Amino acid sequence: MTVKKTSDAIETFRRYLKLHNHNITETRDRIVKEIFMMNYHFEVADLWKRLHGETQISSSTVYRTLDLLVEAGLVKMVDLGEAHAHYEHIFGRRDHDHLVCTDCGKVIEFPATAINDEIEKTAAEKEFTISSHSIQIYGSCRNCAAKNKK
Amino acid sequence: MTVKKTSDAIETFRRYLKLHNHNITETRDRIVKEIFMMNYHFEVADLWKRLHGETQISSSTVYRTLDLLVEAGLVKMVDLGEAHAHYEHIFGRRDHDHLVCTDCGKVIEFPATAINDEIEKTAAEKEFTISSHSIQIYGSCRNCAAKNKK
DNA sequence: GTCAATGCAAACTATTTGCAAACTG
DNA sequence: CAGTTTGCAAATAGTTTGCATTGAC
Repeated sequence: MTVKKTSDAIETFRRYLKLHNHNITETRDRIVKEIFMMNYHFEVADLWKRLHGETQISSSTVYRTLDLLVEAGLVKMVDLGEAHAHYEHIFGRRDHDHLVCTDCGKVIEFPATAINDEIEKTAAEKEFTISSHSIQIYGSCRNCAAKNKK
Repeated sequence: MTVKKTSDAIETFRRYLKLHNHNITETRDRIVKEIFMMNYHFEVADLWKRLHGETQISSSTVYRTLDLLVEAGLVKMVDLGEAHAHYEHIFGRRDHDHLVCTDCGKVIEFPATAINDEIEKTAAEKEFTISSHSIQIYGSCRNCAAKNKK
């Protein structure tokens, strides 16, 4: 299942590269593979550490490849309220937003539909053409809220 | 009107400082005054430039004072999708979010109520206690969308 | 007089860039 | 072979921090 998805992602990325006159390289394949085998959300430093295998991959390359993956629509940058960027793979996933627990770091997803509708309504009123949006909701998850009360 | 609001803001900040065992200083007064006389949204570098008057105020102090103002609830950090932070003064203003035009940089505000309701509904479903949220909606304003079509 | 605030310079951190060497098609 | 990608080291930029000096109460 995951393996299937990973190879689909690699395939899709390769098509994107070919279409845009970029080369298909082993390094790029490895990065995509690693991303799709990781946790859903990840940070660049983690990804980079995991790529420390036989051959070294430099962080510049990781950043450059992430840019390509974002362009290709396989990966999305998410702001979890920290100084460094987080990413998530969105290949084959429906649109969603996140509740971020600032106590334990847990990220809860929820479908973006209802909020999207509201946002689109507002934009229409202001004659604004949306190209993208991002929402961050910070607070405490059930467990942490309970702990905090004590 | 603006002058009144500025002096109210200074007054409120002074109360906050006193309450938290911080000193009231001329530097802090000057910073608040400048913020409330500026554009609604601003970046640190702009604020800092404007403070280049008789006496120099260091950027560290500007940052430190902004932190205090955020704690005091007079100022809010807003993410306009750039590398550096933006701030806005929220003293006496109702809750709102922003539509950010990525072509001309224009920021359009809209009341946050409808979206807030949606967000709260979602949070309740997931038993999540919200402490804050931020929304950024990027796209093109009416003018720029028209220009882009050409 | 005591503790907080300030300015300065240095540190930090995530990310980006320039360039020579290595690889892809 | 031409053009792209990579790794490395250096640059960048916004923000933070340590510390000696100055200022508030």
